Amino acid sequence: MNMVVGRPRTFDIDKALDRALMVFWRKGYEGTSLADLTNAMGINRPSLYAAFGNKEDLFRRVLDYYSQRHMAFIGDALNQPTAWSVADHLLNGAADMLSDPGTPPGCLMVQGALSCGDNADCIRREMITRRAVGEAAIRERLERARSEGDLPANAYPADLALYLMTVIHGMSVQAASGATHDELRRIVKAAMRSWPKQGSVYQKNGYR
Amino acid sequence: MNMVVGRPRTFDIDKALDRALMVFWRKGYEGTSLADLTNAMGINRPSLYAAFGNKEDLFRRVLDYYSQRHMAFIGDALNQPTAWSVADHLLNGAADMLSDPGTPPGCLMVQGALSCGDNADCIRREMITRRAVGEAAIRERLERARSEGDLPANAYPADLALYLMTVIHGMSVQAASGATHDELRRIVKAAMRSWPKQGSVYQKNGYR
DNA sequence: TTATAATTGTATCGAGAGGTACAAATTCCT
DNA sequence: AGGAATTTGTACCTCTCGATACAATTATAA
Repeated sequence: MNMVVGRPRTFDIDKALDRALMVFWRKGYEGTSLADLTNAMGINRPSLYAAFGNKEDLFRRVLDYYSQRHMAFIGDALNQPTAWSVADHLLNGAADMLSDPGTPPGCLMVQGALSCGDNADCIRREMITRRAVGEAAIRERLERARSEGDLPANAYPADLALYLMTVIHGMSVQAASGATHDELRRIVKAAMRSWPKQGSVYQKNGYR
Repeated sequence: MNMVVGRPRTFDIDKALDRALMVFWRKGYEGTSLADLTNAMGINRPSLYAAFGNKEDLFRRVLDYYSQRHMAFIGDALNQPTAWSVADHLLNGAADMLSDPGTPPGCLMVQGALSCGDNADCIRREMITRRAVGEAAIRERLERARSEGDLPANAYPADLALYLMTVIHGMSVQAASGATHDELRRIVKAAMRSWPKQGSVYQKNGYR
């Protein structure tokens, strides 16, 4: 008993979303044309519009998909027991993701629409908001850490969260510019020097 | 005695370049249309093409203009006497420039074309090269510093230069996202914590 | 005065952008 | 079998893109 009447869809929604993600990731929102999308997704234009709405709607769906599939390391990092480990997992997780050979280099949430024309400006602001949400989550985690005595009293969670996000954004630009995974790891090492605590499981265990 | 025959130009080249810069800076290479440019520059299309070539040529001219007028702080920083002062001036100079209220927020060299369609890809690569040139200049300055005993032997100039550029790129993204000058200064303060030396004239003198 | 050389403004070009109308095709429900 | 409902593919729409043709205009040089 099929709940849906009418001719069934001949393509897989998630597979199509994944293809769309890869194109948006490489070319950005403005740089991606409808022809790019339909070619990569293997469907024609009316099917795309019927399934996802217009280009802007599709991009937001892609952003959600991207957050679930490629930014899960943030949630993992926030679940780490100590503030130091949170920062360490955050930066190393970002380094791994940004230079994953199976995906385009860099971060869609940064290079998707950093600056753009008037048409795409709402997309640009949307991603600013989403980045701010991520930063707020980090800040709240670090505030909890300080209340637990896990951070010194002279360490300000808001400043540390801002700093962490800045390093991640900087690494995104570097990755988009062709930086290797090893270079990103060196950046993480330099950045973690300023963290108010010592010792990294990544260094100790030879992680990755 | 005029050296040039023919009808004289009725607009100022540098003023037009400055107007073009502001548009490219806000909207990026792809997000800027010829109509945007001619409107902002106060000239019509054939005048633009006669004076600057096509859109791509104009953008390269704008990049040169931008480097001279808005990235001079890098040269100043590299002329500082100590490695620590170089880094300090570099980051604080970037913070000032990126949040200058007289110009669009962020850095044209980053957000001009971080990711884009096929048409603009050569522009994207051009800016990757220019950023790499800047990083190389910093690295060479730090290598000199180490040879002068100005940096500890376990400090690697290549890693430090990469780290500095990454923080600057990250601040560029933050500025483009609406970060204030004060926030950027806090980022600099956090980033300088990891530098292998102490004491900042910015902090001591209450610079800016 | 005439020829030459450059700029300016209008009007337009072909190509590609995002988005849709519409009929054929394929399924479920009665 | 015969609708009702949905997807698919082709063809097309309007709009904007970057780029130019061309004549009128304004200067210098002979």
